[in-house]
Parts: sequence; structure tokens; C-alpha cells
Amino acid sequence: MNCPTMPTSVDGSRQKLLASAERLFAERGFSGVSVRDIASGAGVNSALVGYYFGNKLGLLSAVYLRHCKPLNEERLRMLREFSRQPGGATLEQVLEAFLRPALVDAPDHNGRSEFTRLRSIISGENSALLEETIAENFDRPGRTFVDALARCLPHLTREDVLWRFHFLLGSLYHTGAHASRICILSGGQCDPSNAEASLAQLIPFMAAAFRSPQVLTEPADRLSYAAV
Amino acid sequence: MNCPTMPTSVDGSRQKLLASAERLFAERGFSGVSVRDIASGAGVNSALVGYYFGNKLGLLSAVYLRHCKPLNEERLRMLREFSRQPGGATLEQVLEAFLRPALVDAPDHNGRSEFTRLRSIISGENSALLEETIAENFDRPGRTFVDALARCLPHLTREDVLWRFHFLLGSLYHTGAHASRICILSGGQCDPSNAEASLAQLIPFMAAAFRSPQVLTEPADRLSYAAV
DNA sequence: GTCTATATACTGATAGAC
DNA sequence: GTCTATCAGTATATAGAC
Repeated sequence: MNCPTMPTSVDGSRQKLLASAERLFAERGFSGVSVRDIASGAGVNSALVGYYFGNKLGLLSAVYLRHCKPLNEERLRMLREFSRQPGGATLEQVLEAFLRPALVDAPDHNGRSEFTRLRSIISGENSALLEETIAENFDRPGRTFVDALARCLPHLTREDVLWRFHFLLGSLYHTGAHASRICILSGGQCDPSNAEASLAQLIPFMAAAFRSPQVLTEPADRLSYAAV
Repeated sequence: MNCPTMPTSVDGSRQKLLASAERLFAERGFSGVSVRDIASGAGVNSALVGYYFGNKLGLLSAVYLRHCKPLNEERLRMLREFSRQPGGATLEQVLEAFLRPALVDAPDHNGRSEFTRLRSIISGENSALLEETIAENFDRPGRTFVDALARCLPHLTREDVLWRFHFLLGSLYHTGAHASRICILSGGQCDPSNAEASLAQLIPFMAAAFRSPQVLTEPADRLSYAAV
């Protein structure tokens, strides 16, 4: 069954290291974890990190590359599917195509939601060397989704859509990070690690927000809602 | 002018260390920066970190405590002021009272927005020892604001309000982190480091989102917008 | 491919002079 | 309060045996 020319999922040291790194980076960030910890978690020798990935950053980069393509391909596949219907994709569908693949673990590619948590944590750290990888893999799909959102929202300027997309990203990252604050405040009622519950709340919430009228650019630079 | 009994803003080593730590922690996180870097940035000897704060974590804790109280006091002060008018505070006003003090630097307390960026980065890291500090300082104001939001939104369950508050926090943190992704995507049009522009976009966006109808709890555990 | 051993640098923390 | 000096531990990375 194990074809040597195309090993499907042999637990080689390389794969073990990738899995361990993904788990630990998502848990403690890049600087918060050592290559020794990763190797120990994978049950392999720490020198193999150098052999397979060059150095620690190469390992993080490999974790990124393993997930970037499948994630964005599924996003775009869902978007294309939704867009085929007459009238094009609804706003809710565009949002679902963007959010669902990031939060729900696919049956073939596990760790999809863990990868979202990883991105959330790493995005804060000084990841100047990852900047290129991120830009190459997320800029184009990002633009595609901004375009799709703009098509659903002809009353908005592109600047408005971009701001709203930025807020959407924040909510997605915060949800993917499994922030426990809301869990504690709610006494366990709200659990962001429940992907389906998060999507059921996040999609209609964001749809209503995106549909709100265009923001007027105030001449005053200090806008306050004190004076109604 | 310098009264010795109450030195207003003498640049003692302690204050220099706090300022340097705040800047560097906000930039690179807790594990990403060393006490030597912080001391060097402050222009003081690294041994003074132990003298004034005990250890590195004590320094982070001191940075937190310096900002927590003024931040939340201003939030609550604004909320009380808005609530005095007949009919109570509007939804937009509750949101402004929560968001503005976190994003705009007060004239007396500088680094308010930097502190929001700090919290954003640290919240991802394993900060189990800060958990207590955060809970003590943010749980009560958080509950107060959830209550105020719920009063504006009688059509929602408390669980709905909590979910939406969670999404609001995500957008706030992501904006406070000065995420550069949107800046690049927009060609500089959208700049989250511009606090007033962020507030002008974020408040009406979130107000519309909070006002959206209650989320129906679906019997199916996989809700999809494919079938309209 | 996988291991041991190690080079080299940096980490947080502290003892003790001034 | 501030300094120098230094401890013990850990970091990443690599050279070289097998």
C-alpha cells in the first residue's frame, strides 16, 4: 500500500517536525518556543531542523507554505461556486467563502484552524522575513475578495470596503486565536473554538456591518457622537 | 519648579525603563525582547530591572498597571457622561466610550494607542502570569460595557451581545496593532495608525452590526449560505 | 538520514563594590 | 541607586561520526 514513489502520509521526521512546529508556534509564537522544544515534541533529534529546513525561520516558513495554498484555493473555489448562480454570490456567501476555510478543519488538511491561530500570533511579532511569503500568498486572494465584496456593495467606495475588510480580518484573527476572554466573561456560553458557532454569529454580524451606509468624511478631524 | 515630594515627570531610571519596555514589548512581544535590549533602549544599566521590578515579568506587569486604570477610568467616565442624557447613551456613544480611549493618545497619558498595540501582541503569547492582572483590570469594565450594549439592544440575548463584543475586540486589537496589511492592499489609503480615521469607520460599522437581528440557533450544526 | 558533541552567543538574574 | 562582574542556563547552529 505504501507506494515508495509517492509516500502519502509517511510519518517521516520532516513531517513530524512540521506538525510539532505548527502546534507549538500556534501556542507560544515564534520567539516563545525553541527548536529543542519543537524537536522534542516531534520525538526527533534537534539537529534535523537544520538538515531539513536550514534554520528555525525556515521551519516557520515551511509551516506557512504547507497551508497557504490549500487555504486560499479552497476560499477561491467556494467563491467561484457561489458566483456561478444567477445574480452572483450574495454578501453572506462571499463572507462564508472567506471565513469558513480559515476556521473549519478540512477532512484532508487538518490543522486549518490551528494555522489561523498561528497567523494571528505570528502577525504580531516582528516577522519581517515572513513578509514576503505572506504578501505572495495572501495579497492576491485578498484583492479578489475585496473585489467580490465591492460588487455586492455598490453604494460603498473602495476605501470603505477596504476598511471593513480590515475589521473583518481582526474579528477573524481574534476568533481563530481562541481568545479565552469572552469565554470567561460569558461563563463558557460563547466559545470561539467552536467554529460552526463562530461562523453562525460572525457571518450575519459582518453582513449587516458591510451593508451599512457609506461613511461620510467629516471636515472636522475629531468626530464625536456626543452631539446628536 | 520640581517639587521633591511629588516629582511629576522626572526622567528617573525607573520611568525610562517603563517607557523603553512599553515601546519594545509593543514592537516585538515579551519573548522577542531581552532585558538587555530594554535597558539599552532606556540608556540605563540592565541590573536596574531587577532592582526596580524584580524580574522581566514584573516589568511587563508594571507597564500594564500604569495604563490599565487610566484607560478604563476614562472609558467609564465617557460612558457615564453619555448616559446622563435623557434616554441614556446611544449605541454609537457606548461604542465610542469603549473605543476612543483605547486608540487615541490622551494629552496627559501618552502611549495610549501603543498600549493597545502591546495588549494585542501580548494577548497572543502565553501570558498565564498576567492573566490575573488582566482579569482584575478588564473584567469589570468589560461587563459594564456589555451591560450598556445590551441596554441599547433589547432584541438580543446576552449571548448574542457577548459574541458581538468579542468581534468588536478583535477589530479593535487588529486596528491598534497597526496591521500594515490593509495599508499595503489599499496603497496607503487606509491607515489604521490614524486613530480618528479608524474611529470614524469603526463606530458606524460596528453600530450597524450590533443592531442586526438576533442570530437564530440552527438545529443543523453545519449552517451554509449556499442554499438561499 | 540520523545521531553526538560542541562552538558561540545570548538569556535572566544576582552578588557585591561604590 | 547605580555600577561591574559574573553565574548558570539556554539559544541557534553546525561539524563530523555512523
